[in-house]
Amino acid sequence: MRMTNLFSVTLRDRPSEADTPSHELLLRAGYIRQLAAGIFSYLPLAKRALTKIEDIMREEMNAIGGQEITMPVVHPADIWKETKRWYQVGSEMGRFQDKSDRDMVLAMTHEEVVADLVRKEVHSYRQLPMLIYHIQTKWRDDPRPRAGLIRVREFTMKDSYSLDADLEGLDKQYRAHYQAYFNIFHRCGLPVIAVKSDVGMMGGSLAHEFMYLTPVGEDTLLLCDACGYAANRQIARFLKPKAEPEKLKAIEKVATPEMTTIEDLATFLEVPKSRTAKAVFMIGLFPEGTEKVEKFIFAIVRGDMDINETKLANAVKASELRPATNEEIKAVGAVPGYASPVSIKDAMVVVDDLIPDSPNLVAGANEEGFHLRNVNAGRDYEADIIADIATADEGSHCPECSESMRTSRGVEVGNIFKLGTRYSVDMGCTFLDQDGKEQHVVMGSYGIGSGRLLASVAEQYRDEQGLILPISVSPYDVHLVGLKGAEDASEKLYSDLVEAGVEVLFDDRAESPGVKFADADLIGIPLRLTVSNRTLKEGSFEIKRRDQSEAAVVKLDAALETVREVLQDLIDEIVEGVIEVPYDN
RNA sequence: CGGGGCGUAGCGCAGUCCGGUAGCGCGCACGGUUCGGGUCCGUGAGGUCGGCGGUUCAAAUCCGCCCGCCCCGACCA
Repeated sequence: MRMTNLFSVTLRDRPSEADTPSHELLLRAGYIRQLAAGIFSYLPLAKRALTKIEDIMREEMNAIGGQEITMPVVHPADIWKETKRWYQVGSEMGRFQDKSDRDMVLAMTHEEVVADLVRKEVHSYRQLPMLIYHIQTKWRDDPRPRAGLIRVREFTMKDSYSLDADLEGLDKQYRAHYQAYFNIFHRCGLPVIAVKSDVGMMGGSLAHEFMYLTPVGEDTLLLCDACGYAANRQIARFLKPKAEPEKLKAIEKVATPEMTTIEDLATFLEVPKSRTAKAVFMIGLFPEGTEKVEKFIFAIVRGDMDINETKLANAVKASELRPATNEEIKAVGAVPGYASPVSIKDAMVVVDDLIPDSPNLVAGANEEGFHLRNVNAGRDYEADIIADIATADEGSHCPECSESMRTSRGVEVGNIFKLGTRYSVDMGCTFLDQDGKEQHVVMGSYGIGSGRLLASVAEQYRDEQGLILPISVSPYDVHLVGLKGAEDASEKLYSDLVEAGVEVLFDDRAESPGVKFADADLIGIPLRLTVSNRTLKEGSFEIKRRDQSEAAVVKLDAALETVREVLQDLIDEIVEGVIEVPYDN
């Protein structure tokens, strides 16, 4: 491709909307342009990079038996009503009516369509196991798109769906994906770790997220360097420090004027925060049929910990949680700032599993200006649910080996879910087993967003000048710079390379050397060739790796051979970076 | 949805406080110049000042409503 023909220009200044490095560079280098919040066009450079990424995905999916298909972007709402997700998913789902006023859905994922295909196509155990996938557009109307391609509303995703006769089969395909995903990320040069994660709206029994660790990420992870435990904070377990057992003391009411926070209260009463109970009030939404029922949730953790809303939602089996309003809190007989589960009504009381082992805590008196000492779960109030609902934090102790854990931010670049029969039951995906007995198809679903992956790679591989892409993802193999006075020689080198199958971006513009070098650095193709009068005197050209400062001078008649060698080096270096990550981490 | 910021030429910005009919840099076009790290000189094209309404002799500037974009939080695969 000649740059005089390339449909994009580079930008000298950082566009004001970009403040994430990958976003800035992808814009400035002319890879992407934004149409609206979270909606992008992918220009030729990005399109080529994405095609490389998607071809890697195809190879790895095909290698574990995947068959590529394409499913629709527009779905009739009926199938989403069958699985209840029409009712369960909120504003994130794109909905509209067609010309006959039928409810329609913009695809946010494809479990429903897969299940519909399966119930029509799969009837016998002889057809299982099966793995299908596609690479297709998704629409998720995220309330807050951000950071360029990291978090968008319209995006392309490779999503695959495993179909099995039983849980053993699912486990096998799940493990195959686990490894295939590492292969994909490694081939793109992206370091990732797998963490256990919440199943969220997908449902199912087990899920892993593949996380690229970067401060730009918006998920928080708990990592144990000692044993390798890794989990999204949403579900991370941790060892809770148990209190010394002591005799239960009688409740004692104390005046605590204007002490409405745990901090103030602990200081005022001169007790550690761990000797207080923190109350949080949420309204849980519970799907019942096609309706959602609201219930008041009174959640209690020890004062030195925080509530984990994901754990809480899972513990009570709510589809959504929202903070309760002051009116709702008062309606159950609690007083904000001075609330306790003693003497309240019409609330689901959920206590953290540490609370029953923490005797004689300070809790609210449900009376303005007063707290109670020596409140004990089981004696003074009954818990409806006892569960782990506290959030792990920096320094929390590892649930596996008890060492201190650290936190890190990460971008979720892929996820895998064991769905089980959650969709096949709702949509009637059955087959006959060897005994002629009807069984439900066991499903798994697995996704990688290609744009987010490209953005993560851009985030990882860059310097002050621009991108430094891994060769496997780079839109072209080499960036050929022809300087003034060397037009004939660079034209010849260009056509020789193209003829030999090398993918070349050829800067044939009438620009000054500085402009051409600056643009080459910005675009980030890992190998740059320069032909100029200077090199031509010796019948040579210059070859320079984007990640190295020194260039080598090579005879023109050895061009093809040398370029192939260096390209191979670039490929090998990525492959060398591959590390096996055990499934049971 | 809550908090904050911004919206003036393709991009980056000044002008807004204090009303008088729009400017700078880059980019773009043309001419010349230079040629190994965003050359230099000249000429030129390009703007409903996000939109609607109001105040005023007069609005980019003041007031109201709305829209859009970005950041933080809530939320989210």
